[in-house]
Amino acid sequence: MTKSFQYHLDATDGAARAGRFETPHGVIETPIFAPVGTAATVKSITPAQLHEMGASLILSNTYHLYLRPGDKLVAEMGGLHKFMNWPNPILTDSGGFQVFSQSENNKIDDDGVTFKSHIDGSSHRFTPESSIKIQENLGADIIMAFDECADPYDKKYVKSAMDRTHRWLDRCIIAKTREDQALFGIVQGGIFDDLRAESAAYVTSKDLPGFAIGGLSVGETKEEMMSVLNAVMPLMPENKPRYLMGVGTPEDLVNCVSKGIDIFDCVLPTRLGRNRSVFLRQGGRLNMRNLKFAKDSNPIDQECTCYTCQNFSRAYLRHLMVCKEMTGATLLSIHNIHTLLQLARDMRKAIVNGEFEEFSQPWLWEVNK
RNA sequence: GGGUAGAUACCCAAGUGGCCAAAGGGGGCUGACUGUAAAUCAGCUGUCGUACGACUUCGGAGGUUCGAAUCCUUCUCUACCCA
Repeated sequence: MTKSFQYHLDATDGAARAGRFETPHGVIETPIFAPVGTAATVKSITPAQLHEMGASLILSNTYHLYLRPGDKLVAEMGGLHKFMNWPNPILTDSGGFQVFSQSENNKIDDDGVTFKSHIDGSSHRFTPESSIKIQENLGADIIMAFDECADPYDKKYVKSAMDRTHRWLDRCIIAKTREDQALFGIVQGGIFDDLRAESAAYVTSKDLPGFAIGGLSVGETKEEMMSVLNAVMPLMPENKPRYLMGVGTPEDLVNCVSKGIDIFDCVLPTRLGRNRSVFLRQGGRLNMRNLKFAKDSNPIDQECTCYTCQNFSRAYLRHLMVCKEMTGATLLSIHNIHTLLQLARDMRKAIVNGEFEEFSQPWLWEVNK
């Protein structure tokens, strides 16, 4: 492990943590939300707009970039940071999630996964070794172990996928060659506390600069999510960042930070933005296509400091979304991403000031009180 | 003035005796979306009703028929052609 991937804990408040994770492309202040840029772009958002929102870490995807434009091409073009003009930290997912989300087109065996391209149907194969190699070609600061994300309720399947994920983790560690990338292991185990604990014990026994919790927010209830975090978080090392993959909403962020999560990513702010919904910071959403906003001169959120809320009315945004204008998707995505980034910043401040318990009250679920 | 074609729901448009409250689009309304095969997907869209259903519709009026958006007569309007 290189020096650059040290995690410094600045403050804790209950289980909530404020920290800093050093990467070759800058320091990530946690808690942090990472907008998702699957195909080397946060959909509808420019890097300049991300900078204005104060984004730091963003996520991109091995599966998609391997298929198009190809990881070798990205390497030839100087790596992902240069290619997409994002000078700050980048994390690449391993392609493991696609094993789950496109399971009908995949054949999984112990060695790896054979899958069909969603673009042209051609056949391809990922193994832990090839996933690491692709991620090394892409050149993100944080790379993810190749894992298998199972149906969270099917215990037999969850167990076998978890065991395989552990074996694959060992192979990822051996395959990794670049010193300027941090490999994160992924804890699996579905909704089963015993499997989660077993997975956490195994994964955190490896000397890795950070750890992720995968396989959540795939249909389980909030109760189940909290139960899993209760089972897992006490087993996670204090001096390493904890990344909860694929989460979430403003409520998710606060509740999970209260359990000790440091890093989040989620497609929701950009997908909702394209599909006409916006987060309300305090929880819930507005469907900006609704007729009731047609003559509403208010911003989405009076308190919000994002570019969209500072400059545009609900009536105008509704007009853009009804007309399916591209700018509408951009403006709603800006609001949604900003909401999560600002919430993460505010949580960090509250933790540093020892005020997180009071700060978090409005968001906490019944099962988390 | 004569001829031909046409008039279907918010719009376009199928339907030419019963299976038609009426296909399909569009538009409109509503909902869903959590490590992105998603600027996607789903539902509703004559009126009333949760629903079974009831009622009113296919340019107007009248007729034929057990039964008409569909056949006949006539009127109105539209498009094109000939004077």
